[in-house]
Amino acid sequence: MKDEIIKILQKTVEPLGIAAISVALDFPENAEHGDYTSNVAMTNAKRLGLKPVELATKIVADFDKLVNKSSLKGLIKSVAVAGPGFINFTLTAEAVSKNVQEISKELNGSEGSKGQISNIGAGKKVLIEYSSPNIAKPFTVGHLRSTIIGDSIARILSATGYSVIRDNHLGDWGTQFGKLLVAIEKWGDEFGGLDGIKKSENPIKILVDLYVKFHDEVAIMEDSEDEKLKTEAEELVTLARVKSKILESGKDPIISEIWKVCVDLSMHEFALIYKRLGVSFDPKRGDTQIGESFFVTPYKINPVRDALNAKNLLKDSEGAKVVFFGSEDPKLWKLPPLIVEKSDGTSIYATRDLAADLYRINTYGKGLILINEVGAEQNLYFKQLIETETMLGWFTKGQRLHIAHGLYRFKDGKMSTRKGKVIWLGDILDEAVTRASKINADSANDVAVAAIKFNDLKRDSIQDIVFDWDEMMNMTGDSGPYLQYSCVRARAVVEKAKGLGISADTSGARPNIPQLDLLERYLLRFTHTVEFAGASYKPNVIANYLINLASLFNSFYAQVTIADKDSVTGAGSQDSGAAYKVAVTQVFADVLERGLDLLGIKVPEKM
RNA sequence: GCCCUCGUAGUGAAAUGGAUAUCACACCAGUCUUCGGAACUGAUGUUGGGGGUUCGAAUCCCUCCGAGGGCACCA
Repeated sequence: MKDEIIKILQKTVEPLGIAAISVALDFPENAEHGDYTSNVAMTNAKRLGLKPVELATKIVADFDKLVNKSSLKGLIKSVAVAGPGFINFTLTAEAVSKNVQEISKELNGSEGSKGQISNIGAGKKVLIEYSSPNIAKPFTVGHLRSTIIGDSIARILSATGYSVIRDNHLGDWGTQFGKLLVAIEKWGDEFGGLDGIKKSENPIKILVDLYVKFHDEVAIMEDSEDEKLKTEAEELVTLARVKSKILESGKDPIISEIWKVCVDLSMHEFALIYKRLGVSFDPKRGDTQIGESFFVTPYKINPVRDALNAKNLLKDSEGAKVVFFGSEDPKLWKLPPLIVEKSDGTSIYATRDLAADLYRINTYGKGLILINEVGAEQNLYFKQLIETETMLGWFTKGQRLHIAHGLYRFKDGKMSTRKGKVIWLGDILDEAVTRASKINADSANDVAVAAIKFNDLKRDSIQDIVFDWDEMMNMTGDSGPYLQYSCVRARAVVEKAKGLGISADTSGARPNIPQLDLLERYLLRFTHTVEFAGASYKPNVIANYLINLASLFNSFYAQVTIADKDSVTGAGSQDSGAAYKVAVTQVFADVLERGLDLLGIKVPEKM
């Protein structure tokens, strides 16, 4: 219906010399301003030498004539000029009601397209890389953000018609492994060597402790007055580089074996966490979990070097190979240079990322939209990477994106694995489940996960989050559990009504209360909200919508009696429209459940 | 030093350049003999400072202040 109004409005303003493409409808914030609003008069008045209100009045008059000849006849209650020159469109209650039912039908639609909310992404393929934890390092709240936000964006894009590939790009390579290898060799015996670590209760914890120990010991030695110790620190760091190089060469079976054990242990750990979070990378759906190590073979790296050389982009600088942006003269840099090959000839993350992206283009086709959901601290790096890939002609503008999120911080600073200053995700989940089960034991895990996810997704993701247990575990107000509860309650009310012989039906009387008008009109925004969230890659748009929706429903619910026994038998006077109320409650529950699903939040059967 | 991001009630957040800046928590005053009260109604209180662009600015531009992040072989 919105599209039809736009079409007629376009026809109305065309004779005035206003481009059809500039005509759009907004949702007014204030309900008194109707269902849709247009600012076309204000944006064009000056150019046409008219006052905005005059122009708007003329448009309204012409619009009325056209509407009466269209299929919209009788569905628009009023078209009015308001304020500085807005044109406000108000639908009739019948039109709103009809549209609400259509949303419900779409959500419960035919099996094949069930839950499909829009098809704006039809025919487009998008690969989204997110989560990407590092092997042998803790899965922390830091990775949590990428996992939650990335998963939600994937769900939203999928629901709006995109073909979506989820890619968990595991950090299973790099110099960090050299450090770990040295640490295992030097101090691993305390834990019974590699076998002992494998068999221990929490092997990852030990590996991380060893990694932290490496940094601690090196720092202590570097700070000491003893020259001998200082030299030893240097030697340890060098040794780590050497180990990492040997690993990359694949020539030492023992080192490669240790690496393999670490990868397996970590993958096992990650799988458990993803299961708890309700996040999945499913090969059957086309998802992948390919680690960086997959891209270090010459077979994958060489084509990248060739492509860079073909465009003459690869330059020597201080022993390493780099890409310059704009100029080699530091004063004229558009961006600082990007190191693509280290001076010892081994790969660096940029090399592996380039190889990965080339592989993706070759696998999924050149039209692929490629998104990395990664922390904002890597902004500069992604600018460099995307710029390089654009120069290579791999992507056009808007096809290669970095979606950045702010980081979790403590009140007194950044988290750091190296300094052992982290909060493990497992601990957070445990704490959340403990708190949730105090309120409701049956669905404690669902509720706990909802609290954690919603606390993240309700914000614009670029904002930093100061870690706070109470904030994170919030289960009242604008929280995940509150929305879960609202949905469960609405479902229960519908069930109860059914038991009393009232089923959802909008053909009968419609209660004439303002709270219902507001609720129905807000339900109509669902499709647009999801599309907008997808187009801007912002799950928080949906989170906010759901909070407002639940609030409107509660206001409505407080005003009516839906399934009171008296009302069924006719004893009560407030029974008119009971079937209609049930129908709206049902649509509310459907929309809420679908919306929560887009945020990766599951609604339990009972709460 | 250079570059990027963010500054909105006491707190945490929202707002496609649009109309009276929205929501939650907290605080205050109320409602209802609870169809699922994790409810509802009302009150108090907010765009860091200063310029500019615009019919219209929390939003865009400049500048100052504050916070965070990044800047060569970590990812």
